[in-house]
Amino acid sequence: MQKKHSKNHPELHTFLRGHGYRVTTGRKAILTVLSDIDIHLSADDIYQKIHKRYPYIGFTTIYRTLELLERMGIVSKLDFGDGRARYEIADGLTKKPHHHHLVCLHCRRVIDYTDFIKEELEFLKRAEKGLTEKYNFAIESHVIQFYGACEQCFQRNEKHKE
Amino acid sequence: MQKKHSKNHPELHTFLRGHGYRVTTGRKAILTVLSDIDIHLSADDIYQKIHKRYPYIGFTTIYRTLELLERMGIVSKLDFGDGRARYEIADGLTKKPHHHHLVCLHCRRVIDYTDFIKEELEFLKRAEKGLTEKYNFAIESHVIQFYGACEQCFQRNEKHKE
DNA sequence: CTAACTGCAAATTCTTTGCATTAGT
DNA sequence: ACTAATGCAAAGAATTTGCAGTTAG
Repeated sequence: MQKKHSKNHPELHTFLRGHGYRVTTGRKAILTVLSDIDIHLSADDIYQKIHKRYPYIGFTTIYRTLELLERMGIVSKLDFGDGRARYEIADGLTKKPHHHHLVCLHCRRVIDYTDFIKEELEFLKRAEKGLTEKYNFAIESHVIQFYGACEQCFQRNEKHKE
Repeated sequence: MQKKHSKNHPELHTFLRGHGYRVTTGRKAILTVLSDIDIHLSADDIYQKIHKRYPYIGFTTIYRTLELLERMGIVSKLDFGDGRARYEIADGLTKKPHHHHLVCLHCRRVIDYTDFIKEELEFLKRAEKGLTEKYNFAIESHVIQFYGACEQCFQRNEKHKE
C-alpha cells in the first residue's frame, strides 16, 4: 500500500525544472494519483483521493496543477458531456495503448476501448492530411467518442418496453 | 428582412402537438433563429438574437426549449471545449450535409467541414459494429472533432518564432 | 533570499430550479 | 377552464482569481 511519491516521477522533475517550475508536494501527489489510478478522474475525484493524505491541498492547487500538466502535455483533459472535466495521463506517457471512450448516456459509465485503432488511424491520417491542405488548419488533437447505452442500461430499458 | 415566424415550422407544430407540448412564441422564435443562422449557437447567442424582437424571453425559456428540442431530436447540443454548449439544427433536418467541426484552440473559431464523410462513415460503420458486439454497447451518437490552429493563428504563431 | 506556489474566500460563468403568473388549446 | 409554459430571482455547480502568507531551490 505504500507509495514512493518522492522518486515516483523522475520525468516530472525534469519537465518542471526544465521550464523553471518547481516540484512541489501537491504536484507530485496529483500526478501520482493520476498515474496510479490510470483512468479519467475529475478534479473532485483527485481531491477525494489526495485529501486523506494531504488535507491541506485544495481545489485551487488541483486545478492549477492540472492546467499546468495539460499545458506540458503530461495529462489530457477530457469531456464526457456531463459538465465536469476529466483528466488522464496523456497518451504515450502511460503503458496503456491509445484508447477512446464509450460514454453511457444513462448511467454515465465510461468504457475505455482500444479496438479499431488501426482503422481509426487510417481514417485520421487521410482526414488530417486533407483538412490541413484544404483549410490550412494545423490539427493538434482530435476527439473521437461514442455515446449510447451500456449493456445494463440497454437491458433495463428493453424491459420497460415489455 | 421580414420573417414569417408563425408559419415557419410546420414540422415543429406537428412534433410538439404530437407529444402534447404547446407551440409557443418563444419556441418558435428560438427554432427560427437556429434555422435562419444555421450554425452552432450558444444560449447567449440565441438570447442576443431574439432579445431585440422578444425582450421578454429569458434564458430560462431558452435553456428549457433547447433541452426540449434536443430531446425531440430537432437540435443537437455541441461542445467545443470552452465551457459553454452550442446548439444547431440536427443533421437531417437541415439542407446542409452531414458535417463536423474544426475548432481553433487559439481564437476559438469553428470551421464546419463536410469532407471525408465517406471515409468517416466507413470507419464508423466498422467501429460501431465491432464495439456493439464486443461491449454490448448500443451506440446512439458519436463525436468526431479536430482541434488545432486555424490558418491565421498558425501564421501568427510562426511569425513569433522567427 | 526571492520568486514561484499555495490556501482561502470571494468572484465568475453557465445552467438549473422553485414558485407565482401567464397563456396555449 | 385546465395545464403547460414562462419570467424572475435565487440557487447550483464547476472553475477561476486576488491576495497575503509559505516554501522550493
